[in-house]
Amino acid sequence: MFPETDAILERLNPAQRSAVTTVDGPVLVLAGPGSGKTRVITHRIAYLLSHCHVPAYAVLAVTFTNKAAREMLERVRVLVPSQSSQLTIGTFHAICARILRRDGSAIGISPTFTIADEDDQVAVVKRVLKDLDWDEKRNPPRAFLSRISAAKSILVGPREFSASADNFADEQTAIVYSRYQDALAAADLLDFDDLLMSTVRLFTENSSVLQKYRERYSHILVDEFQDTNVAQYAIVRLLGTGHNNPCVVGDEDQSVYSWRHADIRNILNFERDFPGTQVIVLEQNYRSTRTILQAARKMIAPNRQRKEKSLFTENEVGERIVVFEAYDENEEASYVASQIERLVAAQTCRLRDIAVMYRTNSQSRVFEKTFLRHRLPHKVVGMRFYERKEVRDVLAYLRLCYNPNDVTSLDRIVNVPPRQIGAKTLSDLHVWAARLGVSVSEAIQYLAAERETAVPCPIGTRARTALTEFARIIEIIRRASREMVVARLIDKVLEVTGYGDFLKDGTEEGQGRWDNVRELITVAEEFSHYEPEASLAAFLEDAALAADADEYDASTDAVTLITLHAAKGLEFDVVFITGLEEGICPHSRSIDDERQVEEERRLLYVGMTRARRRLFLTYAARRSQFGEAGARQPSRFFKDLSRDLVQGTARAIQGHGGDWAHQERRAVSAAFLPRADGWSSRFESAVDAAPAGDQTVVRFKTGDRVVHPRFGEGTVISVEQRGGDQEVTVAFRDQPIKRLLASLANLQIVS
DNA sequence: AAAGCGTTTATTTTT
DNA sequence: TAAACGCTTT
Repeated sequence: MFPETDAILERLNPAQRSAVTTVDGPVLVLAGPGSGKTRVITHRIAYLLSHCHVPAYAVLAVTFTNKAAREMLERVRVLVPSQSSQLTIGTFHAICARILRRDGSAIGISPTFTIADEDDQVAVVKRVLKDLDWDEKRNPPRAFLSRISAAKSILVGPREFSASADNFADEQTAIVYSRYQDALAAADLLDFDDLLMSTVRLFTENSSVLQKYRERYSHILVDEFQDTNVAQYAIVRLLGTGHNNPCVVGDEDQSVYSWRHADIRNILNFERDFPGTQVIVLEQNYRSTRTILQAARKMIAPNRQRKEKSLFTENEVGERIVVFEAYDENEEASYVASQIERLVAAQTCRLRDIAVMYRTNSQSRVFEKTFLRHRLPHKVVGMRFYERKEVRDVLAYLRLCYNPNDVTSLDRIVNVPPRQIGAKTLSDLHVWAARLGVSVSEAIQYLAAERETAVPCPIGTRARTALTEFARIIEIIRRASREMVVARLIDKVLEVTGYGDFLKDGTEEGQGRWDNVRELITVAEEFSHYEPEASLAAFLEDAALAADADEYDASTDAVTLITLHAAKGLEFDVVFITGLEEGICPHSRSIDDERQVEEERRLLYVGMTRARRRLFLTYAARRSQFGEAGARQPSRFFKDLSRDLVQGTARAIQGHGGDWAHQERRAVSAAFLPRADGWSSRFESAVDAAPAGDQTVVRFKTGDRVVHPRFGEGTVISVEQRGGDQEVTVAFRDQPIKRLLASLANLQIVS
C-alpha cells in the first residue's frame, strides 16, 4: 500500500512495524528494554497523522514524565512537521489537570484550583488533627496520607471508605480523610490523587463531558502502562471504549512503582476489558551488548510474577560486567571516579554517556563530594529543586496570588520573612475566619478594611497592624500579576516582601538559596510569551507537576548521578550501579516481603538494561548511615549473576557454599515459601530469619494457624518485634484483621 | 514573637 | 548527618 521508501515505516522490524500500523482496534504492546518502544510510539503517532487522516487533535498520548512528553512531541515533529501542534501529549496528572480546569466546574471544582504537593498535604492533615485535638505523635500525618492515597488510587472516596471501615485504624482514617477532603475543597486545592479521581468522577457523573472527550480522542496511546494505577486505568477505559482504539505499551519486568499503587494487573485486565486486543511483543534489543542483556535476563528470571520473554540482540558480545567490592562508601566513590577518568582518558566515551546509579537519593552525597575533589563534572538528577524551602516560599506567594483560598500557601508565607505574625495570631485568625464562615484571606481583608463583623475579632492591635501590612503586600502582588509575566512577578515579590534581602544574609548558605531563587526566575522566563495571567497559571501548573527525571539534560558534558527509579527510560554507554548491598538493594524496607523483593530485582534489572556498552556493579563492605558506620553484606542479587559474564575479584562473585550469600538465601527462603491459604504474600514477614544471638523469643511467624479464645481460628499475616514481645497481625475467620501483642493475647498455635 | 539551644529522629523509590 | 522539633530565654 505504501512505498518501501516510506520514511515513517522504513527501518522498523516486523514487530515494530505491526505495532505502528495496527491502528484499528485495541493494541497491547509488550516491549522489552531497548526494543525501540519510544520509536514505535512516535512512529505510530506520525503514521496516524500522515497515513490514516487522523487529525492531530484526536490523538491523546500519555507519558510517564513531562520530559518524556516533550521529547515525544519533538520526535513526532521531526517526522510530521506540519501537524504536531494540536497533539495532546502529557502525563496523566497534567492531562487531568487540564481537563479539570476546563470542565471541572461541572462537579464543583474551581477553574483556578491549585495543586497540593506533599508538604501541603501534610500541612492540611496537621491542621485537621489539630481541629480534632488528636496527638500528632500518636497519629503521624503521613500514615494517614498514605492510606488516603491508597484509597484514592483505587477510586474509594471518603464516604465509601467510611462505610467499609471495620477496624479502629480505618475508622480513624475515615474521619481524617473526610475532613482532609473538606479542607482541600475549601482551599480550592487538589492533591495528585484528586487529579485522577476527580477526572474519573467528572466522566462518570457527567456523560456529556465524557462524550465530548470520547469523541475528540479517537486514538489513545499510553506509555509505561505497567506503572498505571486503577484510577489511571479507569480513565483509559472510559475514554478508550469510545472509538475502541487504545494502544498501550508496557513491560511488567520494568514495573517499579507498586508503592505508588501501580497495578500490573492492568496489563492482564486490558485484554479482558478490550475484547479483540491484538498483542504485539517487541523482543529484539538494540541497546545493549549481548553480555549485558544476557546478565539482565538471568537477573530477572527468578521473578515469579512475570511472563517469560525471549529477548535477544544482534549486537556484539562486548566486555564483561565488572563487579567491585569497596571497603566503604568513600572508596566506592573513588573507584567510580577513577574508572570514569580512565574511560574518558582512553576516549572510550564522553562524560555525558556515563551514569552513576543508586537506590536512594542520600547515596548521591558521597559521589558529589568525591567527584568535586576529582574535578569531575557531574549533574545530580532529582535534587528536588521544587522542594527547597526558598523555592517553595516564592511559589507560595505566587499561588496565593493566583488562588486566594489557598490557605496552605498563606500559612506558609504569612510570616516569611518574619513580620511579627506568630503561631498564636495565626491560630486565632483561623478560628475567627471559621466562625465568620469565610476564608482566612477574606478574614485578613476584613481586618485590614476595619470592617464590622458579626463575631468580634480576637486579634490584638500589634498583630492587626502586621496583618494589615501583609494584606497590602499581597494586594500589590495581585495587581502586578495582571500586568507582568511570571518572571517579572517573581522580581516584584522579592522586592515588595523583602524576601530577597531576607535570603541574602551574607552567609554562604544564603547565597546558595538566593541562587536557587534566581534559577527559579530562569525557569519562569520560559513562560514569558504568555499573557501575564496565563503565564502565572502555566508556570504554577508546570512547577506542581514537574518530575525529577524532567531535569535530566544530556546537552552538557557531565556524568549523570541518578536514582534507579529516575533512570527508567534513559540509556547510557556506561552505567555504574552502586551500593548493591543487603538493606540498600534490596532495601531494608522491602526485605521481608517477597513481592517487594521482586520489585527491587526489577529495579536492578531496569538499571542494568540502561547500559549500552559497559556495566559496573559495586558495593561496599562497610557503610555509614546516619553518621554511624556498619558492616554490609553484598546484595543477594549477585547470586544470580552468571560467573562467565563477570570479571573482578569481589567477594560477591567468588567462592561456593557456606559463604555469605548461601546463608542469606537459606534464611530468607524460609519466609518465602508459597502460601496455600491464598493470603497475599505481600503481608509476609521474614522475622523468622532474624539473626541468631538476638535475645527475642520467636513464638509466632507468618503463616501460623492460631486460635484465640474470643476470636476463634485465624492465620498470622505478619509479625513485628516489639522489644522482647511480638506484635502479631492475625486474620481471623469472620473477624476484621486484628493486631495483638503475643504476651497478652493468649494465642495458641494449632498444627 | 523570635532566636537560641539541646534532643530526637529519620532516609526508599515520586506524579 | 542534618533537618526538625520542643523547650527556654530574651
